[in-house]
This record gives sequence, C-alpha cells and structure tokens, in this order.
Amino acid sequence: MATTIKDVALAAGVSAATVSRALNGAANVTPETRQRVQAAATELRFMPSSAARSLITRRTHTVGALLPDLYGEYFSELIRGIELKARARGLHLLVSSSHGDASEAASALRTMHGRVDGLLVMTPHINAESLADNLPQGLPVVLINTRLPEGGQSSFAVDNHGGALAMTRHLISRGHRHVAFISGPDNNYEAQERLRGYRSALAELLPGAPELVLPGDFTEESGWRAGSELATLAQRPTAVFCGNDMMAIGCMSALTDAGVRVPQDIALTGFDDIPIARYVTPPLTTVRIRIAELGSLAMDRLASAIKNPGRSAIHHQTLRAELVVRQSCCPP
Amino acid sequence: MATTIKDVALAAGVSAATVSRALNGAANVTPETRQRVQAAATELRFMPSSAARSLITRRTHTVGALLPDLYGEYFSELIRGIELKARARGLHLLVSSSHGDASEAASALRTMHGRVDGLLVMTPHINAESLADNLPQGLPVVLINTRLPEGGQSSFAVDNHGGALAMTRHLISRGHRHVAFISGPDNNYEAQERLRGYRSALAELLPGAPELVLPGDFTEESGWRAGSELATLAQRPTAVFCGNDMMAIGCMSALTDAGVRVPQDIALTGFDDIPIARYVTPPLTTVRIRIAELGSLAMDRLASAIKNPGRSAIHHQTLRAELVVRQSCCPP
DNA sequence: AATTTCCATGGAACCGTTTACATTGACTCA
DNA sequence: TGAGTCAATGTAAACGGTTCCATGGAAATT
Repeated sequence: MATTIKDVALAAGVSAATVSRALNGAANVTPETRQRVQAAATELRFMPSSAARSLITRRTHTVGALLPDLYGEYFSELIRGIELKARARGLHLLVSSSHGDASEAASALRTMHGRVDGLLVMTPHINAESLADNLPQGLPVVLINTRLPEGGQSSFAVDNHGGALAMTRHLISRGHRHVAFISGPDNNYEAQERLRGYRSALAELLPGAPELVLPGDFTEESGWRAGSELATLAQRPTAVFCGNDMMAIGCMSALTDAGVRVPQDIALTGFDDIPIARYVTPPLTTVRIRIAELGSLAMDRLASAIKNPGRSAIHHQTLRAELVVRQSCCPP
Repeated sequence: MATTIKDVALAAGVSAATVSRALNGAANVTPETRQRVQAAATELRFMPSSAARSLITRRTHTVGALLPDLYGEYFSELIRGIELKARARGLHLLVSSSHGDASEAASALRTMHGRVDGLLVMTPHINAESLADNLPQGLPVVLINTRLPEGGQSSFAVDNHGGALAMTRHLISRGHRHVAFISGPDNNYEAQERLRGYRSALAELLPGAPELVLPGDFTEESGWRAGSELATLAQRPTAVFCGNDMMAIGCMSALTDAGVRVPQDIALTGFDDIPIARYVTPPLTTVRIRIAELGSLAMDRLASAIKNPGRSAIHHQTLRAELVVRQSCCPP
C-alpha cells in the first residue's frame, strides 16, 4: 500500500490539511513546520494520488491528442513539437491515434472524458456535432488541420492549398505543360486541399490542359506504385507533384528503378519537407511546413486556454507553406 | 457540471449503487432495471469520472511509455506498435519522451505515479535503483533496449550486437578490408552494442586491422557530416557501416554530393530497416529489426502483467536482427 | 400455511486529497 | 490588563464512484 497524506501527517505530527498546505506551497505555514513535513514526506516517499487530487480539483494536468494514422517523420515531428511544449508547461500527454472511422474516433473522444484538461484534435473523422456530443462542453479543444475552422474552437492549419498552388505554379513556370499529381487518402482534408491547389494552378495557368491524378495514400509504397505506373505511361508527364514527401521518395525510387532519370527525364516534387527530404538523391524539391511548430503552436494555445478558462479568445491561424527548391525538379 | 451517477440514479428511480452495478454489467440486476438505467445514462450523457473510479479501484487503465529522444521513423514505428496493442487491450497511452538526463528521467518516472497501471521504459538514463526509488514497488514495468536485463523486470531487446556483427562480417566477406563505422550517441545502449558488434567482427576476421569510428548521434545531419569527412579522407575506407539508417541516408547524400559513388566507390550500410530504407537510391543494405513488433511485444507483455499481477513470470526476450542486402553495399 | 432460501436493491463506508470554516494562542494596542 | 487581530493549524465536508452489508419481498420447501 502506498503511503498517503495521513501517514505523512502522523509522522510529522500535524494534520493532513497542514501536510497538504505545506507541500503545495500555501502561504500560511511556518517554515519550521513546512520543513518537518517535507522531511517526513521524502522519508516516506510520499507521492500524492493524482486520482484523489484530480477528483477534488477537477484538474488532471494531462492533455489528450487525437491523431490520425500518421506516417513516418510527419508523425514524429508533430509529436515532438507537442510533447516539448506539454512538458514545458508541466502537462502530461495522452495519445490516441489511428481511428478507422467516425465511430471509433467518437469513442476515443468519449474515453478521454475526465482524463484530460484539454484536447488536441487532428482526425478527419470528427465534425462539430461529434465534438459537442462526445465531450463535456467547456473542455478546451484545439483543432489541427481539420475542415471545421468556423466552429467554436481554436484551430491551426497549414496552408495546404497555397503551398500546392505555389508548387504547381513553379513547375509550370519552369516550362512543364504536363504535370501529374499523386493524391493522398480520399477522406484526408489536407490531401484534398493539396489536390485543390494543384487544380487551381492548372485552371489558372494551363486552362483546358488535362489533369492527371494518380491515387495514393501518403505511404512510400503508394508513391512507389504510382511511380511504376508513370514510368510505363506512353505519354509520360514531364513533372510529377506528389501529395507528400514519403510518396515522393517512393515514386523517385520506382522511377529510377525503371530507368527514368530524376530530374533529367522527369521533375519530381513533394510536400512537407520532412527531415530526410534534403538527404535523398537528388535532394527533393518540396513545400516546407514547420510540422513541429504546428504542434508547438497548437499545444501552446491549448495550454493557455486551460490556464485561463473562458478568458481566451477563439483563434484561427494558418501557417504559411514555403516552397523549397532543390534539385529533384530542375536539371542543374 | 457534468452529470454524475446520482443524477442517473434519480432519473432512473434507483440508487447509485444499482446504477453502478447496471452499468458495469454486474450479474444481480434485473434486465428491466438495467435497461432503465442505461436509458437514463445515455439520455443524460453520463460518463463516469475516471478519477473517482480509479481512486477506489486503484486502476487507471492507462500505461505510461518513457521514451528517449527518438528520431524519425524509428519513433513512429515504435509508437505505432505500442499504441495498436494498447488500444486493443483497452488501455490508454501516456507518453513522455526526450529526457535530457537521469534526474529528468527520474522526475518523469515519479510524475507517472498513480497515473498508470504499468510502465514501458526505454530510456538510457534509468538504472535499477532509480526505478526502485521512484516507483511504487509492485508496479509492472517492461524494459525495452536497456542495459539492465538481470533486474526484476521483464525486458525486450533487439540483438544489436548480433546484427552489427553480421553486417560487418558480411562486408568483410565481400572483400572489404577497411570498414568504417559511424557511431550513435555515447550514452545510448543500442549504439554501444552496435559498435561492439562492429569491433567483434573486426577482431575476429581482420585481427590487427585498424578500426575507424566516426562520431554520430543517430540524426541524418550527423551522418551527413561523417560522410563529408569520409569523402575528404586520403585513405578512404572501402565500406562504411552506419549505426542507423538515418545516418546512412545523410551519409549517402554527403558522399554523392562529393562525387563519391555508392556503391561503386564505397559500400554503405545502415541499421534498423526503417520503411524508407528501401526507397532511397541506391536502396540501403541494412539490418532489419521489427520495430513495431518490438513495441507490440513489450506492450503485450505489460498488459498481461497488469492483468495477472504477481502471477506473470519475468521474461527476457531478444529479437533477432536480420541482414537485408540491397544495392548500397555491392556493385551490381 | 409457516419457514427457509434467494436475489434485487438500498444504505453507508470508503478511496486520498483539497479547502471552507472553526479554533487556538500569541501579539498588539488602548 | 483585557479586548481585538491575525496567523497557524485542526476539523470536517466535499469530490464521484465502488462495494460490503443489511433488508425485504417473492419463490421454494416443508
């Protein structure tokens, strides 16, 4: 049996209330008493029961993160950004990822109830009603890259549309007239926005030109498959814009295997600028989004919403996406 | 204010005790009563307070994971494996990563107290005393890739030494007589074991030959630096074995940039077989460890230790590491 | 029909902490 | 010296569930 506050009280010759005050730094405690209590507490290896504490204080000092099924470095970068800030604020992090569908996501939402002081939500399977239905109202929530920015929650998003637009424009400006796109998962909001950016640029600069969209799901493997398909095409596009870097890497590998040289025979670009993007050969032209920063900002926002309940205004922010030109898109 | 069990009791016209029994599937409840209670509960959107519940049951249905500062895909694969099993067992996952030093790790350990039913520990800064000092005894703990397998805890580890030995032997068997090694962080147990494997093979097959160990820290960037240094060396080794895949990718990039061709001019290999390893150009020869499986196995073990407290025997398992030969080490 | 058995339900204690309120004693000031 | 202040500490009531034990009525046994 773990030692409780009463054991400490007994050992220090005071009441449980005084132990609580002494250990939590309340003002009205004699230095001498506080010291005696602290001595007894360390002696007995006292650790307050977080369950009992959060039962009465209604604070868990924990935040939840509902994440989609994320791949590779995107995931680790995001978590890194979130975890860093959470730790800095003294908050624990409860993660829950890869929900197959809406009902699973809703159930994940529900089981978070009472365990967290706030929630970071980044899953595609959640809508405004689902949030309202499955969470106690008043629980601070920050959304990341979801399609419901108008709601009652703060949100952070990456300018996926703008980034994809810029990338496609860039390729067209380099003379490409036949640009393919490898898309992400259908139900993924970010993937949809990137596809929309590609189409916007085509409509703007190459009106009437046919689009070529190959299916993908953000994994290297799907990029590889798309690359293999591209390589065998009779009328091969001169450039291919992949919905994310992982697919670009897979695609590059498939093209190279098939004897199609990047960038001499075909220009290839990605999206995300994950750390390895600059280390593949040739280095990948991509759209940089500061993934860790996205997580950090969202976590910061959530933390301050938790700290000042009610008082913090709703806040929407879109992070700029920045074109990073490397060698995979342009012959030297 | 969230609805409590009493509200439900009132609405259903029964006592709180009966509500508790009805909702937790106790046997002695009339079907009719149970139904009325369930109706009232969903009507009022009742969610039991996990704090109150775990205060009395001493169960949190949460496991903690203490992870080191992990990079890229290794991290995400591991988490994926852990999370999957945790979810399957109905356990929540509390993650805590990147502890700078032993005292930070110890404090992380302490703050887990009372929040978790068990712990997955994978940090280099923890030793047996630290575990005993900072955790209530009796808390199930499973260790991953730590250097204290003799302790009272179950552990899972990758055969880092064996894998590195096999890789180095392979390179030597292909005729290489000058093999360099890029090491990982000094305080990292896995890194040490891999280095030891490299040295074992050298001592075994090339006695008297000089070793060449370049410093690294498991990041692509450190691999890049090591690669740059290798490229300028007067007496360049004919093969370089990188302590992990991320460094291998960075190293490959630096070598290629410097005009040193892989594998024609130098053989290059890695460790981990992260998903992208097969998609870089040339595909990376490496040592496969099933990272997600490592996480899954450890989580499974922890879950069963939680389920049958005391009854589960201590168990040590080393996962085989498997050589994966691709093109980065051997000219076609 | 009387007695025993059984089972659904209610009452109340308990888990370990925080905190509002009461109490005490020393100290100040008239 | 005695009333009034104030700071330190104690008492007890929460918080929201679970579970032991008591209770009473229906069913079963005689």
